[in-house]
Amino acid sequence: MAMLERVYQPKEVEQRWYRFWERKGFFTADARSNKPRFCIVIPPPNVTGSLHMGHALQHTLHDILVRWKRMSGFNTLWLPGTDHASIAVHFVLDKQLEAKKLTRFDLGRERFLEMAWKWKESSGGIILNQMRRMGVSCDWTRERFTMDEGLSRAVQEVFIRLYEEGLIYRGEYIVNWCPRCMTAISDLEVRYQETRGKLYYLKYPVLDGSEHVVVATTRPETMLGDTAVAVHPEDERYAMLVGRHCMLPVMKRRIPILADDFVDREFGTGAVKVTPAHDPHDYEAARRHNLPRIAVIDEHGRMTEHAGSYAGMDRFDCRRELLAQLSAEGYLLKAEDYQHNVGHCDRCSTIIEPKISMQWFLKVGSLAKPAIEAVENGSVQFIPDTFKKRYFEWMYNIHDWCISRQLWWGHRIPVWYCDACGAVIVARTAPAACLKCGGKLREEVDILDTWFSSALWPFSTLGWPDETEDLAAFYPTDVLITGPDIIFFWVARMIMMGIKFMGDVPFRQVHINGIVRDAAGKKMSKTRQNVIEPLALIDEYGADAVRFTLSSMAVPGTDIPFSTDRMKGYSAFANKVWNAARFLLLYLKETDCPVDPEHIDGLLASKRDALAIEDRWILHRLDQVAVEISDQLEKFRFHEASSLIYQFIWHELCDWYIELVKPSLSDTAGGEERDRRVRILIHVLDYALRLLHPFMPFITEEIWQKVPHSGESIMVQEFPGRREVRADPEACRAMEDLMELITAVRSRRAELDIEPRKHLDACLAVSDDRARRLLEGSAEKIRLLAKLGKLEFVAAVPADRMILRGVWRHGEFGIDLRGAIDLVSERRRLQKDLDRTKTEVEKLLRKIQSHEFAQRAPAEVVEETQARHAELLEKCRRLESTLAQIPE
RNA sequence: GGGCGCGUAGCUCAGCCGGUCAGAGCGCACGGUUCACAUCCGUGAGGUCAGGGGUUCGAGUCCCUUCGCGCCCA
Repeated sequence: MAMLERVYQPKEVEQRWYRFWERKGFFTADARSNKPRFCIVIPPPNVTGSLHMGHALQHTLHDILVRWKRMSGFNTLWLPGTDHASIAVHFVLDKQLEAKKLTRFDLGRERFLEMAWKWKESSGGIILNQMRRMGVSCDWTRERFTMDEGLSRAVQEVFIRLYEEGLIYRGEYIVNWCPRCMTAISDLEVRYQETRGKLYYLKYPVLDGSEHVVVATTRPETMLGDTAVAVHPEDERYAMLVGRHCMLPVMKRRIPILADDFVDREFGTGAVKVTPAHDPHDYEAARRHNLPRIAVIDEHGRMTEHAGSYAGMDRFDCRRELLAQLSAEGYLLKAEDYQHNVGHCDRCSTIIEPKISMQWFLKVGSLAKPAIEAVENGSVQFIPDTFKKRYFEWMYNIHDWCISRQLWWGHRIPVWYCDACGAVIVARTAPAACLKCGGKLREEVDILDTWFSSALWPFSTLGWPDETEDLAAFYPTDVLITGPDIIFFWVARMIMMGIKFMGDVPFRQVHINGIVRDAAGKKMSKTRQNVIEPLALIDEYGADAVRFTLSSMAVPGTDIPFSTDRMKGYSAFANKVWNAARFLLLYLKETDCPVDPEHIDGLLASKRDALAIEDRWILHRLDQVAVEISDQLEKFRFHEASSLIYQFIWHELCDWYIELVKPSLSDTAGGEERDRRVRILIHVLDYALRLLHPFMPFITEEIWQKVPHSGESIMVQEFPGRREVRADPEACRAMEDLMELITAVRSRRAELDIEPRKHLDACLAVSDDRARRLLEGSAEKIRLLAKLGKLEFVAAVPADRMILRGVWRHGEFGIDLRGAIDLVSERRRLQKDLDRTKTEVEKLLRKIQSHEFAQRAPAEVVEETQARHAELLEKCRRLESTLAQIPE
């Protein structure tokens, strides 16, 4: 038979199997299959991205589900792809251009786009290949990119339909402007950062009088564009001033003092300056009061010609110099330290400048309504459930979505303007001339927000707007797995668009995964230098270990403190599995062949009694664990599922089953017995590997291919499920007795420091008949694992000071010491056990004697409690008698 | 300011519908190399489940409150 190396080497194995799977087409879904289907679309990573721990986690969870479902008989599609990430790509290319002292405007739109496509072709696929290293089983034949021809058509179609319904409009509004990216961004793309700044108190003289009004601001440079001062209508301090005017310092402009309840009386002095062109609240106030709007900062963040002598100056330089002037002229009263939140561009961290401009908006109110209902009525379910609150909160307060961007890389808005007659034409193909007056047309230069196309992802990737087979077969998808940070950006918008254009939600369940942090629980960041690179981990420990670690810590709704130590433990686990297989292979003969599960079930049905307890037990446990794993995965409880297979393989299969069957596999063991056991072992290993496969795909394939098997790959074998014939509670109890007994003997030996090699004789008194018979059948194994010499079954353990007595569930055992033992510590140990047991007995007794308990607790619980009480009482009795026999 | 979550062994965390739930991994201590594995085997120590109050026959588990940490929104 094939031999394995002593230590598992993931590196050699992983890439080989991945190529094999892909070549064989195992990842490819079949739209015409009549199997039940299971479909997930990937949250498309940015085309600029490289694999980080967040991806590693998400892709692991995706792949576990997908492999599990595929093995469970589903026609499974995991659809991969990337999104075009307008701002991120611009950022990358801007950096390249900057090195040549150029901007995109020097290059022009066309040449810039050529450069972008070239960059995408050469570097855009990096993350997809990195994903392959993780072992992801996604269907690469269906890979999509948001700027593919088909997806672009979907975007255009959606835009046009929404426009025709009047849900998209163009309008002037104050938007978040990034002066570096030179584009508007949506509210969601602004990151607020706590910043230490100053609150400046400026004195504006009131005209026609000697008083003045003091306003407080964090952005003094905007005062150049002030067109009013506002106070709260019920603020008595300022009631006298309302309706009068003051003089704007520096600009020497006459501006009104007005009352509006948007003013917060507690803030600063209670009087605020109003700069409609540079503050969203002021903008709204200006509309209400018909105030003029004066833009003093331009799209580059520089002061405009309306800023008087500061025209052309950078906004922050202006602040400094203006403050000097205000101070010199006596208008700056004071400057206080002030903590406040300053909006930064999510992508490039430049401070956002609110700016009035013409933008395209989507009215989301009518789209949000059914999307809210879908979550309320459970058509879409969040896991964990708590995230739906966040969803609702945002959806109930939803604002129109600014969908235009002043960038080039992306989907161009399909609109043309006729300057001659003012017509606005929205069309699928470029019109030659104005439909109304035949005039020359000017194409809209703006593109759409990247999230606009991402929102269509669950159906645009399946072929929409065409009515494709894939669309019919796979929409709606089953599950979306994603991070908490993009619930609004993406999840909510997909639900809205899915309902709008497909008439059904895009997915039934949304699993929100946690964030991967460092071992100390800190967020990973470049500045903190605590970033862990998944690829480096894979190189060192193998993808299986990385996957298993992430899965084992993936508690729904909880962040993951990634610990390299813990991962080392799981790479040891991989090695453990490897060695279990290695053990089997050492004993296999050429004639040993694959075993089908029906054969094993047949054995159980026809000659259960001929099987050893451990055989019956391991088959029972295998069945149980298989069902439990599926249950847990159904509930997205990846950590429980991982723990189940880990505990089963290591602490049941390896620690007990393999140890117990060792003797019967050796050369001297009989033929039929040996063959039967080998068959069971082959089967158990086969099934255990299948259970482990979704978590550790590579090592399980490698091993599975080397032990007797039928089929091309483990990844297309059936995932084990319930097999009633294997349920065997009796064997289970007997095995528990056996394990408890052996552990008890080992424990006594260790405590008394008995030489490990010394095989002492022992005797065993078992009170329960059935248990005794079963244990008698396993006497040899007990001797072996407990390292005993002779083992006698007796009615009672003889009272002899040289016999160390031990108590266990079904009786007593005695170890013939005939050597030095430490009676003092033995007494102490027994006494401690007795004390503990007594406490527990008393606790239970109080419970049982309580009338309320007897009356109100369910009968089952009462019975259980009584049984336990009896058992512990018996244990007490035995402990006391044992103690009595140990000399003082 | 509004909302949500967390506090369990030395560390990082599980503990689902209140009743065998006081657990895992790592770490620590002691003992082990005749061949599946030292990435191993065996044994063991360790916790007022953050503090206080309540509901209940019964509370890490449900409610209230205090303290200490996070996150989201404005």
